[in-house]
Formats: sequence, structure tokens, C-alpha cells
Amino acid sequence: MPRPSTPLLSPDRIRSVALAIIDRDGLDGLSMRKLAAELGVQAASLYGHVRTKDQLLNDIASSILSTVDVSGFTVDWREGLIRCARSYRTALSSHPNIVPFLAYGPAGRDESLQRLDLLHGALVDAGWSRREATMIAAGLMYIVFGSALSSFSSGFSADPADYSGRYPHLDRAHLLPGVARELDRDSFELALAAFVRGL
Amino acid sequence: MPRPSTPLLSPDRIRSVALAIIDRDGLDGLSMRKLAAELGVQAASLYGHVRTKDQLLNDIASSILSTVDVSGFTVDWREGLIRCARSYRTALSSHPNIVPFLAYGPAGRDESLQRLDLLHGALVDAGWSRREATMIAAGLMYIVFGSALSSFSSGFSADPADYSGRYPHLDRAHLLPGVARELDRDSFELALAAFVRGL
DNA sequence: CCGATTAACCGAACAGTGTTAGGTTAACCC
DNA sequence: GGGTTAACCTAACACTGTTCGGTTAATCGG
Repeated sequence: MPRPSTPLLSPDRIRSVALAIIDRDGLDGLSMRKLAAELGVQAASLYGHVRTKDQLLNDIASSILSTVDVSGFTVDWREGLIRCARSYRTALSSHPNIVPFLAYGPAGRDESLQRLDLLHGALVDAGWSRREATMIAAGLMYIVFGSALSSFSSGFSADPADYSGRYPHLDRAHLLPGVARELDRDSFELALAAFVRGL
Repeated sequence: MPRPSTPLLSPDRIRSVALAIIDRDGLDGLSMRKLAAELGVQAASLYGHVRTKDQLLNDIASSILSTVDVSGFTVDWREGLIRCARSYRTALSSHPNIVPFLAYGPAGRDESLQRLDLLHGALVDAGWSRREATMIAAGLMYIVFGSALSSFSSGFSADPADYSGRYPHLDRAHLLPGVARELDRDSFELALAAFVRGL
């Protein structure tokens, strides 16, 4: 195929289809050839619109992070922390498969830095020292990324035989998959509430 | 080379060299061919001792997790949680490059389940409901994995120009790399203390 | 002590990966 | 209408994990 009358590709379309593949097939399920195929194109053509696969993933990550809302610091800092963390988690849990990639280096992304900057400033305004503000922000990120990533309850088997006997206190762990999402959310809320209350 | 008089390979030696490569070159820096080369052997020979690369990584992960000590629950549950979390973090932060792999599915590993079982039982003994115990254990894992993984302070640039102007509250972020390890530890301790206190 | 078996390694290959170089043609601008 | 550029292609490179079949040394049974 030579140059088509209307372009088949655009950075936006590539990102959107790539994210759909990641959501559907996981992070390892995305390859440039598969992505190209779903776009009706050969793999090499992607490189006219995207510098590298890593850059593509970074762009997708940035677009996800840009949906995080840290504007809830008007009331008080405790409520602000909670709102910020919830917004982060909402953004991450809508695309859980890309979280491992995100977690590699959040500090380097402009979107992360912008939000971190706001968070840090709000904490300092609330009376915390710069060092304390940094550590509190870090702790909040621990909970957000830990909950989005480890996805605690997913990964448990649904077969009771895998637990009974060997792990005396986990004799009901096989029930976890059924309530995984709810339990994940509640665990996050508990951890978040305890952390903020304990500050 | 035919069969050597004394075997060059053993599962233990393979695991140990593989972990050394991961520590040195990162998780992506480990390939079966490179691993074989450092063992003085061809890649195919590894498969006489190791089922797959994934299995090899799982074995390494298990050996790391098996160093985690959750026996500190004799005194009270708060102190027990803190000791357990510290032991986890110590184990993980000595091999940070493998943490992303570990975080994929900690629930499936026998070593994780054993420690989770003890943790869960101790919390129930302390008076928490089963559901609460599960959520508290999950919250603890959030902080442990979040801190081990996101490695908050690593990833910041050492160049002030990257921050000044653009992020008004982060004008000293370039100092972070120099104190990264200390700050990471302090942030973890703060998050852990706040979480446990807030329960 | 000798023969069969097995254990341990190797070379070559397969299918897959990200990425690049060079070619072809349609669309666009002057 | 000719030149330039943009958008795609094919083919290839250097990798990846893994498997197959072969070669030889160690080991065990009689």
C-alpha cells in the first residue's frame, strides 16, 4: 500500500488502540506488530508517528496520569490527601495492566511532577516542613501504587483445597476472588484512612 | 563440550548468578544467553536445570521472600505489624530490581502465603475480625510494596534546571538523589508508623 | 571389566520481539 | 505539471525464550 488518501494512523489513534490492547491482553500482550495489525497497517509504519514503544507507553501513562485531580486541597489537608489519593487510585484502577509500567519511574513524568508539586505545596502551606511534606507525599504514593499494583486479592485461587490444611488462618481465602474488587477498594480506604489519621 | 567431569551448573548456582545479574543490570538485563555466558555455558544447557525463565524468577523470588521474618508477634500486634513490615522491606530493598516481578502476584507464592497466614492469625488473635485482618494485612503490603517498588526518590534528576520555574514547590527536588536511600527509609517509617497508629 | 543407560552439555533452529533502511506512491504546494 | 514530502510498504538486523537432536562423559548393573 502506498500513501493512502486519508491517513490511517495518528498518534492519538495509535495510543488509544494500544491502551485497548493493554487493557484486554495485558502489558506483555502489546507488541508493535499486533498493534499495527489492529490498526490495519504494518509494524514499521508506526514509527512514523511514534518514536519508540517505550515512548508510546510513556505517552499513554501521561495521559492516564493527567486525569488525576489534586485540586481538593481547599478545605483541609487531611481531606485533600484523601481526595487526591482516591483520584489517583481511580485513574490507575481503570487501566490496571499498565500500572507496573507506571510504577517504574513516576518521578520523571511531567504529569506526576505537576501533581506532586501541588501536593507538596499544599502540605507546606498547612504547616508541615518541606521534608515532612516530601515524606507524606511519598507515603501516600506508597499506598496508591501498592494498592493499584499488588492487587492484593487478585491472584488467589478459587479452589479451597489450595489453602485448607496448609494455611490454617487462610481457610476462606478461596472466597477472595469473588469479592476481590470490593475488598481491594475497602482495603485501600482502610489503609488511606489509617495513614491520614495517624499523621 | 560434552559432559564435563564435574557439572558446571546447578539450580543453586544458576539462581545465584541470575540474581547477581538482576541486581547489576536490572530485570530486563537478565537474558538466558547472558546468564549462560556468565556461567561459562550455552543457553540451551540451562534448561536441563531450570524449567523456564519465569520459573527461575519465581524461585529467586521465593528465596528472597523466605528471608522475611514475621515471628515478632509475641508482644502486641502493633509492634508485630511494624516488625513484619520492616523485615519485608529489608528483604525487598536488598534486591530492588526484582520487586516489579514480585509485585505481579504475591498471593500465589507459598512463601507469601505462609507469612500472610501467620499475620492474619495474629491479627485475629488480637481481636480483629477476619475481614479486618485481611484488610490490615493488605494495607501493610501496600506500604511495603509501594515503598520497595516506586522507589519514590530515585528517578529524580540531579539537575536543578529540571525543576526550577516549572514546579515552584519542588525547587529542591534535585537534592533528592543524594539522600534518596535515607529519605526512602524515613518515608517508609513515617508511612508505617502513621498507618499503624491510625488503625 | 564391559556394556547400557543416563546426565550434561552443545549447535542449530523456530517463532517471536523492537527497530531501521530503503523503496514506492499518493497527496500537496508553487 | 513538476518537485517535495508524507505515509505506507518489504526486508532485514539483532535480539529474545525455548526446543530438538546430537555427542560425550560419568555412572551403574552384571
